[in-house]
Amino acid sequence: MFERVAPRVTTVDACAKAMRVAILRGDLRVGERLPAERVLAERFGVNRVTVRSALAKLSSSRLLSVRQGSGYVVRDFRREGGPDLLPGLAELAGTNGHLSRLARDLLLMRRHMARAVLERVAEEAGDTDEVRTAVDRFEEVVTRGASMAEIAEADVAILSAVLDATRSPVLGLCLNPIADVVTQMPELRDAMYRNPQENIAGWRLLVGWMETRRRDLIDTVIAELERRDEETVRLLGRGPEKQSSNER
Amino acid sequence: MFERVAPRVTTVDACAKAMRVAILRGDLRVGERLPAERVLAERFGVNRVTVRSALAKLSSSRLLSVRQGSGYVVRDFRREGGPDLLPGLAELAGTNGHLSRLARDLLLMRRHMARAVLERVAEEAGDTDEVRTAVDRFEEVVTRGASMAEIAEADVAILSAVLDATRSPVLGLCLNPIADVVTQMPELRDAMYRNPQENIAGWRLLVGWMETRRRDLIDTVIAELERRDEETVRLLGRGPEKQSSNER
DNA sequence: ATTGGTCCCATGGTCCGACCAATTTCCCCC
DNA sequence: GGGGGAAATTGGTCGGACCATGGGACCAAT
Repeated sequence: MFERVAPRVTTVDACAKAMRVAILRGDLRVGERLPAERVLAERFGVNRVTVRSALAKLSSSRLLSVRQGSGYVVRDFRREGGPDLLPGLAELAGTNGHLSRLARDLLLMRRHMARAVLERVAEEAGDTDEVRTAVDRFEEVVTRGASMAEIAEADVAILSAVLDATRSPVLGLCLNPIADVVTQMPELRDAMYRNPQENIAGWRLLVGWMETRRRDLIDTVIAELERRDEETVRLLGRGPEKQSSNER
Repeated sequence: MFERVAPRVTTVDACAKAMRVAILRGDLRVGERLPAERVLAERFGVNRVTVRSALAKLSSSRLLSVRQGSGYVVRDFRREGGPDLLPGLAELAGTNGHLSRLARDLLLMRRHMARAVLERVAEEAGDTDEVRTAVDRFEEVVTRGASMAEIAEADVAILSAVLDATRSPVLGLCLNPIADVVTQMPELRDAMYRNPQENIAGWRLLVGWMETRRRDLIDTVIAELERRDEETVRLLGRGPEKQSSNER
């Protein structure tokens, strides 16, 4: 209990969200030009500097392109956007089957990226100890009945330790955003940690593999991950459970 | 010839780059606090609004975290950053072996993500025609001896067509940034399209596979991709070629 | 010695108004 | 009808001001 309170939404974020959902929902077509900054500022009832910051956010998310003298135009986020758009997209998708389809593809991608990491670990592995202690900490967090947010945080920490073992920043930079997305989608997160004992077992399996680092055993670890992923997707497809989740 | 000229760097971008390289080079340690906006503005000799926009850019790249009243602190980009940092990192790495290591991991990740896409295509494929025409266009661009930038653009267009065939936006959102990174690293890009005929052959192989969509033949397509990737990395390891590249 | 309250200052967030620079629009003139 | 250039539009930068939050110093009560 008494976990971190959500930070107050700032004016910029409010404006940014309004425009973001308009784009993600398709209310604004690709190539369409947005109203001028001055117009947007007046319509939102905020200062031009404020709406400018919001527009900068969307531009950095590749939702908009901008040219001086020309204006802001809507880009094709399906072809140019990044994984950071997924939480917003999931929010719009609702809790029906759309979300489970989305989660299925996301976990598919995550699984294959994990395989890439394991291949690299198999070649040049560093400290297994770091990973092991991270797993221990994860188990400790689970057993003391911490919140879902804390469990997810400890889970990501293990992943970071594994990535450190690759001694290459590249894999981490590719995987970080996708790993982060999971923690920002409450329904998916709850489904993934529905039974944390399974997660612990999966991590223990990985640690065991890291002792040998046999390439021909990578499939075993990934297969176990796939089994859990499929169960997660199945849970999401049934819609949210009502009885549990006394604490998140 | 006569390709797109680089857009003039704006004041904001100049400030952003200065601070970005300071972080990526490690001149600023993780957790360290940046000088206040007002101080930075004075030091850069720009307005506070300008330096604020630059800071916002770095924040959206997860290089900084910010809290009102507290200030900006440097985050651990290796654990929280995204693939958009790779071009800047490659620029700092120089042309020695570091770059080839970086490319090796990047291509490894890209290959595994491609495998995920093929698995999804194998399940529910859409138009093969779109992909075929995109490949034709790629061949046309190559045969007319276009610039490297145009070739890369046509290459990414094929990828987009394949992603459309999955009928799922998720895979695209995960893969787009990584595909984009390649086009932003000149040395890597030149090495990848050193012999465009190979690229064409690879795409033709993929198109052929999409006719059957047999899961057991995915490995064939990926293996061919891996062969080319390894050659690319080998080229980068030898350092830049001097004689060719009459046009980029 | 510890706890809680109060104040002050540094810092980011927002606002206003103005001017600069790139782009587009459109009208005038040939 | 076409070309050219002025004018309007739009994003980029600037200066200064005020508000809201964070953090530390200081003090008072327990």
